[in-house]
Amino acid sequence: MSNELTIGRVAKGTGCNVQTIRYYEQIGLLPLPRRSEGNQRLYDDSAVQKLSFIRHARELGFPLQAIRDLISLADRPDKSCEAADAIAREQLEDIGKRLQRLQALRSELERMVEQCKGGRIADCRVIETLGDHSLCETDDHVLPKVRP
Amino acid sequence: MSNELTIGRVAKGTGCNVQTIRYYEQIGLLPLPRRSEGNQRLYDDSAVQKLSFIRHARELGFPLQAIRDLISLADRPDKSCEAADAIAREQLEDIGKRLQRLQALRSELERMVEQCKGGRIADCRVIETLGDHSLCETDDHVLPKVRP
DNA sequence: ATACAGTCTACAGTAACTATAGGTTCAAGG
DNA sequence: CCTTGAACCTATAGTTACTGTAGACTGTAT
Repeated sequence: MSNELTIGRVAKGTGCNVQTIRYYEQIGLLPLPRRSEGNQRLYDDSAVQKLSFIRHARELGFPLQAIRDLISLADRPDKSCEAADAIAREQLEDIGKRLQRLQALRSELERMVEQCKGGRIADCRVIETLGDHSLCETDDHVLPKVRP
Repeated sequence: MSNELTIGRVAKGTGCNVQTIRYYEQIGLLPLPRRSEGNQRLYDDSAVQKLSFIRHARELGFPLQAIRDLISLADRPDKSCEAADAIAREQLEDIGKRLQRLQALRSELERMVEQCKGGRIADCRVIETLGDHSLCETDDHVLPKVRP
């Protein structure tokens, strides 16, 4: 069977919300879908696939531009996949950094929550701890260039 | 010594960039600093401390609103610290989720990069893998195969 | 037949910055 | 003292990736 889905069902299926799907279409990331008699979007499996790809990549932390690049690479399957590989590698490196930082920060937060047990703010370490850089294991903010 | 710093020095010291400091001031997160004769901002240690707190919290993933809340809590040190604790706990939970997902995604990316070794895109799994949800360990958006 | 959930377009708003233009201030070198 | 160039100032616009709203239309379940 043709298995065409309305935008709402696609949204549910992919965990993406309806406006976001329309947004992706608008910026040219998703192809224009066919429309019903009443002008409603109807998606086939390939569109769902593509959206899954996009969402998945977004969750991996790829910016839309990188995703756009990957898609356009995919449309020229004769080329070497070096470029796609490079994008993935770059992203991988970034993810490694983010993981490390998140882990360090989690233990810090855990300690904070542990220390703050129904006391008063005067004795509460949450705020103090957050102001104190010496307790932080990641030493990458002595110099600028944050924002990954 | 009075130890007053220009905005640029504060920026370097905290890893925050100059515009961002002005932005924080503009949205009322940082107090108005005193100015030099020539109208340039001059910061004392307490401002640097506060900015450190903000940056640190941002790195922990706190949104500016949560930070605003924490700051206003800190200004009423007689209250119970339950509220601050709640904010931290909430954030901690969120970080846990992000960690899990990032870890899952990293192994996926690693596999992708591994499989894509100088081949052609036709044989390259980077794009395919990113479209394939079955390989993903987080299953929070599963497709409803047929209409319920 | 009607209710009502889902969809449509168009546009405004959000978070958290980042960049630009066009001017002023400050510290160092000649 | 004068100049030069980096750092600073304000104001405004742009960025990314969405999210929300208004007001009208469609599709379907009862």
